[in-house]
Amino acid sequence: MAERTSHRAAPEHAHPDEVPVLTALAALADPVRLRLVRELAGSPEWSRSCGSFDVPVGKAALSHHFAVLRGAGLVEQRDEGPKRVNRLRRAEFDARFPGLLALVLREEPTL
Amino acid sequence: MAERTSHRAAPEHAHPDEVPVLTALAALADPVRLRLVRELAGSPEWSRSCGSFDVPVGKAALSHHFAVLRGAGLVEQRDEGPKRVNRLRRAEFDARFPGLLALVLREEPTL
DNA sequence: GGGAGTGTATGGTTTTCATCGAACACTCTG
DNA sequence: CAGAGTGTTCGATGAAAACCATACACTCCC
Repeated sequence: MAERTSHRAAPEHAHPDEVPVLTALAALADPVRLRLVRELAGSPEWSRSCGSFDVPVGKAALSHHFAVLRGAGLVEQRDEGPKRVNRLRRAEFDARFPGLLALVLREEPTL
Repeated sequence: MAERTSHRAAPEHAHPDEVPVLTALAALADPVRLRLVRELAGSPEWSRSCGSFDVPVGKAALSHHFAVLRGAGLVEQRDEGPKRVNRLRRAEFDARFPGLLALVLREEPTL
């Protein structure tokens, strides 16, 4: 049967349109996640796997943070071989919360 | 000596320009504080005392929330008789974080 | 199929934060 | 000056969230 290439459970995504403001703000109000979003914004889409980010937390915590970002409609993930690659949902998120992404991205990275 | 009319310690304010993004986001990522900001935005400046807000918390918690809002450069307070009246720092905050205030204000109040 | 690489799930610890009750400080009014 | 009204401070409590170590699931390559 020519099905999907992956037998792994697809990660649950929330579309920005269904995301409450509080959720979006809470997702961004964390140093680690803010760092992830910024680093992701500086990379081409689907180019970064979860483990490729320079954050001072273990794998488990990292996985949790990505779940929060998915739940806030900030990132999209896709399985690519053994890795799970990421994309920042610029357009969709910006349509829902205009300017918010630009706001956190144009900030001093030294924080 | 024609000094100040109040012998009370003036509340410590942070100017939006010295506020990190994380602090601003964290301040807004709370249901009670979000409510305070929204309600304040719908009232004339200096017209609302701290106790005049319809939030389901006691005095102590309320006082704490206002301290957080001050620390994020979101509200300014002034002593007026026995009361402490508030003002939303629209212009200053918007200059520092363009669009953020508009974002949380134009949202569904039912949250 | 075995093993390395990658991410998730689980269980438990620690930290952070919102909250409350009570005590205190200040202002005005009677 | 006594008392009511308003807001802050303090200490303690409870809930939420971040974190880690371990164990597990899946994919690829030898």
